Amino acid sequence: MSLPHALLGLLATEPRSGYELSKELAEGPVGRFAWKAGHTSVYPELNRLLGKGLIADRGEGPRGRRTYAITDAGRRELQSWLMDDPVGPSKMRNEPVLRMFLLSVLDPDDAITVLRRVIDHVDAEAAELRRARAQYGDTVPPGPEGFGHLAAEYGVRADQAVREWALWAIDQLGRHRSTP
Amino acid sequence: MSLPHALLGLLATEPRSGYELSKELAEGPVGRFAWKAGHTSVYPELNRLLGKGLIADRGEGPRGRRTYAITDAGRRELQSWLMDDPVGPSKMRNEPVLRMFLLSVLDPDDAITVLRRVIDHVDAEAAELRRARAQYGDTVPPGPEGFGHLAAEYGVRADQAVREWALWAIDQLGRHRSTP
DNA sequence: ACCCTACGTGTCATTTTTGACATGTCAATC
DNA sequence: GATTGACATGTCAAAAATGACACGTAGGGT
Repeated sequence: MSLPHALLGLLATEPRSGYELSKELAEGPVGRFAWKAGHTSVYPELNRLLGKGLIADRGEGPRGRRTYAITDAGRRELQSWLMDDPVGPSKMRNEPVLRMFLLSVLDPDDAITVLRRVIDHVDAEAAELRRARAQYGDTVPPGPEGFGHLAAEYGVRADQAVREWALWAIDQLGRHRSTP
Repeated sequence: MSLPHALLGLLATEPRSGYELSKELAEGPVGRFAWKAGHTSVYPELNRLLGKGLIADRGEGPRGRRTYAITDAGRRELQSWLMDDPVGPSKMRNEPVLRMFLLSVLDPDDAITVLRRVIDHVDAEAAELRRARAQYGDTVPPGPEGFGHLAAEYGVRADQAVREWALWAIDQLGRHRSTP
């Protein structure tokens, strides 16, 4: 149950609306690499956090839009979550990686086809992330965009690792095909 | 809902028991990097797969242990899942990465402390994976251990990416601290 | 003026996952 | 011979996530 912490983290850098939070977690780098969630989980969770006093309502905007900000209690909760508990066994769901592992059940030619597709995909994604990264200057830890900067940088590196792994796997499969 | 596919994938390389499957998904490389699950989800899911005829029961062993094997139908299901649907927006939950992103809410010194802890952790994990990897020879795609080999190789690379990202982040934070 | 799209927030039933509890077996150590 | 720990499989209530549905608004283009 890390969704509340993801929301607190996003709100810790700057106040946002439920819509913006949902978008980041559904399509943005944070959703892609760390914790994906749809708006149907976000809105109820925001109300729970509001009830616990970990976030505060900052009034209405244009279309019933409500902006939330983290409270001191919320910040304390987040900090203790980060500092206190150890780097133990954590929740993990990574569908793309699962699919890559499963590739060994296909015959080598098909597996290679899929791996090439994966490479194209991470290349496109990495290019987009690089563009995003270029927009943040060297604003890293505080500043309203430090969060996105860290995420984009991680994304580029994670994609690169996948890319190189896929190339390695293609090589292995090719080798296996020619030496039966 | 990729758990059934994870199980089919594991069973595609060699028959296993629910206990072995649970262990791999709870503590092994597949669980760590691709899809974590406890035995409480695995056993019911196995019975569902059995009901659908995607896996078959291969009789009992020592302590009521039951070994399952993938069926032809199961293999077809798995292959079409891998080949047919596109590399679209997928499920993603990665608690360690989420925590790293959130680090920007701590003050730089605390963030650096946590990052060093992360580095130690991935180093230890990578060392273990390298040991595991060494045990599989160059048996890659078929063979009973191709699966684990792919997973271990990916794990080493993913850990390496995290390691380098953490080093980069420490550098950024240090820079920020000295230039206020 | 009209239409379309993105904005914006929500509910609710169904499906999935988690965590606590339950139960028994085999092998090795003391 | 007793105890301990890993092996082995399950149930069930509670919590969380998903997907379908629902409703209204502001702005841009034609």
